[in-house]
Amino acid sequence: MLSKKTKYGIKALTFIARQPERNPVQTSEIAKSENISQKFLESILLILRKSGFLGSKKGKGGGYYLIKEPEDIKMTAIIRVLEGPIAMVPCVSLNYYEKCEDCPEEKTCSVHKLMIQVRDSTLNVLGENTLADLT
Amino acid sequence: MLSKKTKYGIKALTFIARQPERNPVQTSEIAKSENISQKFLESILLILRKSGFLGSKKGKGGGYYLIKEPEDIKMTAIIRVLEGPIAMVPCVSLNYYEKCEDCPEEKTCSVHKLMIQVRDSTLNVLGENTLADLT
DNA sequence: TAATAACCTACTAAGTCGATAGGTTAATAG
DNA sequence: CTATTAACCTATCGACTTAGTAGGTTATTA
Repeated sequence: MLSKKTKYGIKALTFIARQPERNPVQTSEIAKSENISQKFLESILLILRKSGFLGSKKGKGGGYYLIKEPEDIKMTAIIRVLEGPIAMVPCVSLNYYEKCEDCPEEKTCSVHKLMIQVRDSTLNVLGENTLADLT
Repeated sequence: MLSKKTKYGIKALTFIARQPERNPVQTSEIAKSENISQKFLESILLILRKSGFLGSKKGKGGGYYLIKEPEDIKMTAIIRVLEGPIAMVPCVSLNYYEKCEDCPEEKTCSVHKLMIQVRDSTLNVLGENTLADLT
C-alpha cells in the first residue's frame, strides 16, 4: 500500500509542475486545493526540498518551486525518497539490498525469484514516467 | 513491503509443491526447513486451506497437500488472499476498489494515472507466474 | 486408548502512520 | 524599524498493523 506521504508528495509535485509561471507555490495553496493536512504537507515538502527536487523561498510571496524540469524528474527518484525501496523484499532491492536472515540461499528461493520480476516491471514503469507525464 | 505472512505462505506452498509424492506435508517439517515460526505458519496454512489452495488431514501421517496442480495456481490468487489488494492505491484496485475521499475526480489525478500502470505491470507478472514456475 | 497433527481463540510487544501542537527563522511590505 | 508572512524545526500522540506467543480443542491413526 502506498503511504499518504508518497501520495501527497506526488500530488503536490504535480500541482507545482502544473503552474504556468515558475513562481513559488505556497504550502497552504496546495493543501487547500488537494485536500491535504497543511502541517503534514509541510513536512513532506521539506523532505522534497532537502532531497533536491524543490527550492524554497521564505516570507511573503514565498513558497516552493521546481528546481529541475518536470521531464527530468523520474518517478523512481521521487518514490525512493518518500516511500523507500521499490522492491517488495529487501533481498531484491537494488538501492537498499539486505540479505534475508532466514533464507539459506537466494538462488533457490521462490519469493526471491518472483519478486525480482515484480521489481523489474515496476522499475520499468516508474523509470519511464516523469513528472511531466503526470501533468 | 511484502508481509512475512505472504512471504512464508509462498515459501510453504513452494515447499509442498516440490514434494515428489503427493503425501501430506506437516507444518513442523516446513517450519523447520524454511526457518519459520511453527505457530505463525500454522495460521497461514489454515488461511490457505480455507481459501481452497490446500487440503488437510489430521492425526498421524497428516498434514497439508495441494488440491490443484501447481501449474493451475496463479500467484495473483495467492497474493490476493495473503496480502490483500495488488494495487498500491484502493482507487485503482480491481478487486477491492474504493474511492479516495480527497480526490475530486480520478481522471485528473496524477497518482491514479501512475498507479494504474504499476498495477497492470505487476498484475501481468503475477498472472503469468504459477506455483510451478517457482518450483 | 494414546499419540499425533490440524484447528481454534485470545493476547501482546513493538513498530509505523498520519497527523497535531507550538514554536523559530528568514524574507518582504509598509 | 516593525509587522506580516511562510518556510522551517521539534516533540508528541492515538490508532492501527505486524509477527508472533500461549494454551488449549478436535479429529485421525496405530
